[in-house]
Amino acid sequence: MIITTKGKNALKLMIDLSLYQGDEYVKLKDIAKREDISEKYLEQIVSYLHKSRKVKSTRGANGGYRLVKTPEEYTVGEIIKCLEGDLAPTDCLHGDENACKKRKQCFCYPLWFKLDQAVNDVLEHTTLQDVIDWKEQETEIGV
Amino acid sequence: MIITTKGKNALKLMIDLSLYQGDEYVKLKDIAKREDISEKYLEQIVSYLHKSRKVKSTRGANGGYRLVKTPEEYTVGEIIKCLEGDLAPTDCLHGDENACKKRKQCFCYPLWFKLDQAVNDVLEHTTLQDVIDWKEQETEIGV
DNA sequence: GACTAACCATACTATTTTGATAGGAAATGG
DNA sequence: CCATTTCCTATCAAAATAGTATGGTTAGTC
Repeated sequence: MIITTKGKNALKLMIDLSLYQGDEYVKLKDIAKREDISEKYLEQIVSYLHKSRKVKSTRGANGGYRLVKTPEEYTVGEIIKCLEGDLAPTDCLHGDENACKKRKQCFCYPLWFKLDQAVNDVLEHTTLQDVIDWKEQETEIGV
Repeated sequence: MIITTKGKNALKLMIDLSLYQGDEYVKLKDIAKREDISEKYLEQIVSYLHKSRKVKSTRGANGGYRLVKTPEEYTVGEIIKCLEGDLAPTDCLHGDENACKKRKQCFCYPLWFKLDQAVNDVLEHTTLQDVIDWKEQETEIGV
């Protein structure tokens, strides 16, 4: 499984912010309720997004989180990778040399490379807004 | 990680057979040596391939394994899936309904679907022979 | 100053997956 | 009948995953 609940929940969080932030900061507690994720687990997840400045925050009453950019300006890839790290389909592709020392002799390497490209193609060319739009189109058609 | 050592080793095994089978049956022991995989671990892996009739075997002295079809007739997808099961990038896509009951309400589902398609596109359109050819092209060019 | 909510850190548990090992039964060839 | 090699079943240990639990500190609002 390339994408675990961390990545999925990060994406849900970002979508939730897109939909509900309006002009205000959104509380984790509210996101947790809507998305049915434990508040404490969300706290861990949002901290990654916060550290890499994908969301901003204020503390205290009426505090919460907001997107830094518009939903069109985030790719789902950057969000998911923020939580998951590298998304390579096998560890042969990772930067660390330990993983696959025989990389150059390996028959499979070109295949893993193509696979990785295919995955990244989707993730880098899909924005947060696209994901939201897909859903809306679906409900219009009545799927 | 979509693809673990099981799938990778299955692919290596099938490539090894393609290259070394000639008119004979190839012993696991020899494959294990060449590919640097524990013989016992290979045994487990080949049993999956055998059960789904991707390889055939004979026992005893001079026994071993052979491909059933030619390398052009295997997709890497069928080989890898034989070991890994479903390759879906998240469990939201799996057939079992337990995984994601809210599938239809979920914003992310269309994204996972696209991702899955992209992965399968590569895997279903690459044959064992393609993988072997890529390597040979590489060495010709001298990469 | 009380309350709220972000922020931070740790560490524990339960489950699953993964990679691997062990021992032996059954078939085949010579 | 004996060596070889597939075939089968179990078991194990390490790692990753998905959370939960605990217990605070800091920064804003009213």
